[in-house]
Amino acid sequence: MLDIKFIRNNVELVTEALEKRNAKGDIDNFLKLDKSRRELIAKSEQLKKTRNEVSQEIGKLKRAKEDITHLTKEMKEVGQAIKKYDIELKDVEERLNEILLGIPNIPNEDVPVGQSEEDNREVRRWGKVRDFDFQAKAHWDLGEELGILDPKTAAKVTGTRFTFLRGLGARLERALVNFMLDLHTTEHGYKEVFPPYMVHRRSMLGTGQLPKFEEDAFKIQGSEYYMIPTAEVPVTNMYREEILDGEVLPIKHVAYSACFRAEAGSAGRDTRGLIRQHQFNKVELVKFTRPEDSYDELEKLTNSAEEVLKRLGLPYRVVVLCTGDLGFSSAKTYDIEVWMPSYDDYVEISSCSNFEEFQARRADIKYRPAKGEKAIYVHTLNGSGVAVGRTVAAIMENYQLADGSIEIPKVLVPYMGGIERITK
RNA sequence: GGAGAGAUGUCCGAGUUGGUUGAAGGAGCUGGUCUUGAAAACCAGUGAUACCGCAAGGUACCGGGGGUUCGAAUCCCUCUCUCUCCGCCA
Repeated sequence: MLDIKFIRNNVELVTEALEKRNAKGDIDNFLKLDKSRRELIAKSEQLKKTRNEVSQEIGKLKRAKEDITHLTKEMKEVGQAIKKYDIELKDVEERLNEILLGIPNIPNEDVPVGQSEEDNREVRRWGKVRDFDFQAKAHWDLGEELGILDPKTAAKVTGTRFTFLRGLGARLERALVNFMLDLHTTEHGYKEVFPPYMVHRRSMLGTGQLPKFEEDAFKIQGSEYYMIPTAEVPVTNMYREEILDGEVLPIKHVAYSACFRAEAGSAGRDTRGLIRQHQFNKVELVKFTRPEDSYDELEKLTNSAEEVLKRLGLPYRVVVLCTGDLGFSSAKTYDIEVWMPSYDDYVEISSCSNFEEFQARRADIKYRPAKGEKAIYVHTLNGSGVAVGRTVAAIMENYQLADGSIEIPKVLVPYMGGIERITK
């Protein structure tokens, strides 16, 4: 959410930012509502002032046993006028808020301007893409042959876009989760949390998943709860409506969680394999920082996520998303894309964003720079560190051998109980 | 899920015959006196809030929302959360 005053004073800048994002925002209507909001507040508060004064007077007169009926009668009318203004005000504020919640964040200046994914800019590459001297297979074929990926049974039990992991497949998933958590907690200084997988509506609003993207989320029928689409939601909302001590910043959390995404619009793409599932595991990195540090922290966070792929020996590249591809709440995002032989391309495996104060304002997360100073909004950041299912897919494909078996990356062997290969 | 108790300022904690209580008292914090220094004691100050306004100033805020009233922290309704007991369960 942007600051009302900021929009009011920077109409051109905001309009321009919306255009760059191919987004719409009803700025004209916003300005009208903003104006009438302030007028209504002034009127209502003026009347409240007289009401407060006269009511006190009434108290005094009453104790002196004097007649007050003419005053109470008058105040009754004032009371009704106040009520009228307040009802009107509430309506205006609701409409204003609706517009405000629908306006995306303003991209940082150094974000490349562009229409779509095509215009994202590659920042760096790491690792050498392997040249196979045999016909490399897709992970879904390998998985079925090895008996470690079982979407058929999942379809029987639940439905499409779910997968049973079996045997060493399940073990590999678990090993990756532990490897990633260990790396981030022991070497990158993140504090581990394990969050609830369901959150209420207010939390979804806080991080910006709602109200615009209702159909992407799974909602629990008969309750107010949503299945989390990412641990970002519960972890960022941990500090909702709090004023943090400046000394505790930056706060860095790492959280493993399952993630649930309905993504109603995406049917038809990536129908095979682990790339696009309704439920997947992810290790998420979340930071709360001082505004002046947030872009440094974004670089570090991205590096922390990259380190996972480096240690696993998976080739990847980092791209900075252009304005047209940037997520709703983000001011700047790096995607980390891992090399996926079956796609003959890089596939997103992590998305690292600085939301600046966009989420903090929605969720009301502030900090006090120094004792006695006014509290201001923190900057929030997060990124996958990294998506586990896609990592399994990437390992299977990049580490496959000619006989259809899969080598386990060295760093994972201890987490696999010493197992070095997955074979039939 | 059933029965009961509660939610007040940075913290603890008064305040239910509605009015001068933005809120007693204490702690903490800040400054001062005293002291070689510190502690203790004493004195003084202290809404780390939001909104409107150029400002002066004003309004709101005693868990959230709604109601009664000229006026509500105080009365009524409702929701959320916490605690105790019972039930159920991993």
